[in-house]
Order: sequence, then C-alpha cells, then structure tokens
Amino acid sequence: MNKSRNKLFSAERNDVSEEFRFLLNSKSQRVTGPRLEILRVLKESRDPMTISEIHGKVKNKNMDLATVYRTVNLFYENNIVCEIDFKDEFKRYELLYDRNHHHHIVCRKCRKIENVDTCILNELEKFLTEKGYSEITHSLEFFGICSECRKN
Amino acid sequence: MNKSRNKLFSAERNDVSEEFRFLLNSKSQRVTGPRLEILRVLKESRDPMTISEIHGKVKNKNMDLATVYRTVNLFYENNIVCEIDFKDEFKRYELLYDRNHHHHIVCRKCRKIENVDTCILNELEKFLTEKGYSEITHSLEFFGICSECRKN
DNA sequence: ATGGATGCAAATGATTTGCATGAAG
DNA sequence: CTTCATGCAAATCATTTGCATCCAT
Repeated sequence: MNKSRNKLFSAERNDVSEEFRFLLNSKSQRVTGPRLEILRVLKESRDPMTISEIHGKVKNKNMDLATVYRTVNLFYENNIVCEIDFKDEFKRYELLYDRNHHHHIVCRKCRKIENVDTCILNELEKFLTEKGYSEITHSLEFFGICSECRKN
Repeated sequence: MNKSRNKLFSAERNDVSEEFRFLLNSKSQRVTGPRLEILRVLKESRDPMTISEIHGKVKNKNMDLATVYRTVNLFYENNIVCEIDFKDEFKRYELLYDRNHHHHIVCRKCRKIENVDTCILNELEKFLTEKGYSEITHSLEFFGICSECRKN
C-alpha cells in the first residue's frame, strides 16, 4: 500500500483526524491517539476548556490526567492552543489554528462566555514596536454582569 | 489619652500608615500590623508582586505566608489590589488605590515589566454595554521581546 | 531499532483550612 | 467583651515527574 492510497483511505474514514495529522506533522510532532483525541475534544468545544474538562470529554477513559497536561502543554508550546486566564483557579485552553484571534467576555455571576471579535489593539502594538519591542502578543479579557443575571 | 490625640500622634510618626488606616476604615476592615505592613510593601514596589515576593519584603519575619495569602485576598475582594496574570506560575498583585488604571508589557525573555498607560478600550466597553453587560472590567497584558534581549 | 509518548504511582509545591491565642473595635 | 485576625501545623489539590512499557517513525 503506497503513501497516497493510505492517505486517501484515512481521509475517507475521518476527514477531521486527517486535518489533525497534517497539523501535528507541520509542527514535527508525533501523531498519537491521545493527541488526536484531545484535538477533537478542543475542536468540538464552543468555549475555552480547563484541563479537567478536556479529560472528562475524551472517549478513552483510560487516558491519564498527566497525559492531558503533557499534551496540552505541548500544544501550547507549539502555538496550537492559547491559554486564557479568567481569574478563577483554572487555566483554560482554546484551539488557535483555523480560528480568528478574538477575546472573551465572561459574566462574573453565571460565568457565561461570549466571544468578542473586534480587535482594536493594532495601534497599541505599533506604539510598543516603536518602543523597541518585537514579537508582540497580548491577552485581553473582559468581565461584566450579563443582562439575565442583572434581572435577578 | 483620647481618640483624636492618638490619631494625631500616629500621623506625626507615619503619614503613610495614616493613609492606609483611612483606606482600611473606608472598606470597614480592621487595621492591623500585618495589613499596614503589606500595604507598605506593595506601595513601595515598582512592579506587581507575587505572594512570596511580598512575604520576602515584609519587615516582621514572623509573619506567616498564610497571613499574606489571606490579607492579599481580602485586599483583592475589596478592590484595594488588582490581580495580574503574566502567564507564569504565579499571580501578581498591584495596589489599585492612588494609581491610574494601566496595563503592562512583559519581555518574554528577561521578564522585565513596563507600564502601558494608554487605554483605548472605552469603545469596546461601550459595545459590550450595548450588548447588555454592566459593571464591565477588563484585563490586558502584552508580551514581547525587549530591545536588549533582541541584541543577544 | 530507537527515541519519544503514555499510564501509573508518587512527589511537589502553591494555596487553604482548623484551631488556639491574641488583638481590634 | 466579643468579633475577627494571626501563627502554626496540617490538609488539600492542581500540576509535575520517574519509571517501565508501548508505540510511532
């Protein structure tokens, strides 16, 4: 069985996992069951997830928590996920690839999360470039009380 | 010794501690040695501090780490300090009162911290108000490589 | 074949908590 | 004098690590 046939066969069975294979290959990282599975869980989530939320959603119930930690950290170092701090005790992770850069607003009461797509920070980053900084990134999160919570 | 004489006496000895007394009173929180001392340490710091940095700077070497945790959390709940996430393992705290709202840029290599005073987020907050959110706050941190680190 | 990934168990380390005592209002 | 803050010690809990085994390349 030659390479192209093999690839075709995989793609027929599961387009998404093929997508993840390309992603991991492009970062020179090995393609393994746990990695594909964690990518699937992250891709299917509407919101950024904590480590234990990810662990709770994986199908293979033998997957160790330590594996989730190690895998997500690997993804973080390879810019596959970003890390988000919502000022509670847990870090959250969100798939970066195939998504546009965006921020969030979190209701301080019900913890509902919505995306904020606008990004007006280019000017600020330009200012920091002029100050001598390079490779600038930023993190921005909003907090507030949503309209439903205000009614109560 | 009546109350006003006592107050005057304290003020003569230490203006700053008088300032802190007012602050704590205004939040209906008791004025204690550890609280005044931690406020002093935070006030004297140029940069946001971790819990253990604060603990290392207090003069009273008997002060327990647990006291620092409890005190800083109290300050956080009473909006006396804000909490800042620089994406390392420690949370950092910075005095809010008597300071203008500002953000930071952190060099990813040497971890140098500088303030970023500009705040152009009012438009975004207006947008979120129209979406139904109230009491909106935000957190914004920048990361980059500073000019000295780039030379190496 | 071989280096890297995983599961398991144990260690680590930051943060929290129970309790007795002491201080603040 | 009553409530609350503190020091001390112990507990908790998220995260990391060592190691033997297994798997991807």
